[in-house]
Amino acid sequence: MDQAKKNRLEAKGWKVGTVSDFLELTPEESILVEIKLALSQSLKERRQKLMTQSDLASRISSSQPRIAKAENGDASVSIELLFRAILATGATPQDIGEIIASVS
Amino acid sequence: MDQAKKNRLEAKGWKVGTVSDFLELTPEESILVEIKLALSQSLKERRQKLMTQSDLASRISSSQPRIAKAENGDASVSIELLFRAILATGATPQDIGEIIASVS
DNA sequence: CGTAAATATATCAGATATGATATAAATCGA
DNA sequence: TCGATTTATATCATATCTGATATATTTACG
Repeated sequence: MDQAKKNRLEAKGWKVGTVSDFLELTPEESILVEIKLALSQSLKERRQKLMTQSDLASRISSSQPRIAKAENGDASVSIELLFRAILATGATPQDIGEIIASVS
Repeated sequence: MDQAKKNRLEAKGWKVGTVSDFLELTPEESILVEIKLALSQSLKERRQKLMTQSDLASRISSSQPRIAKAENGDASVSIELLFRAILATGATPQDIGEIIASVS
């Protein structure tokens, strides 16, 4: 993984390699991160067409700041919350399946 | 939702309706539950062809009991863990996408 | 049968994710 | 440019999920 990408991920709270730069993510860990980022991006795109972050937050009993984090690929956001948010934009399981299938 | 299905879900820790039987799951909540159950089932099928629960557990630094719960659709298991486990069976994002797209 | 391997259930302390709140920063019209 | 709306960041107490451990139960098979 190049340094630029690593920096981008680490800014969002991802632990890309611990203890200096020797450890890398395993392939599976990478895929998981990429899936989350793909979900984030898709959430942002879908939500922007329909409503504000606050609107979406109240629909799923969450908070505007949490939606902001979800859309920015913050590491503290679970796939769970990403799914709930995306579903609240009207996405179907098929839609989510496609987002995930598009990874890697 | 019929009583039999409700009982099945509640046995696994899902809160299907609170305060007596008046509250139902919203469509989105239902989809989320169904996605998790689909992932559980798929995990079980894939893992059984390849290894024991203990084997899989050690591959993802988890524990055999947690894999058991994951495969049984226990409500305490996150989508996160389900993904990690399924990926450890060699599943690709495409595979996971298909599992999710097959829901509903 | 018996017994060993695999799976399921129970419990728990620690880690992580949560919504809430406050507020800063950015964006957008008038 | 300015005020208002939207989005981002920071902090925090609580809830949820975690792996670990112990152990019960089931399954496979001699």
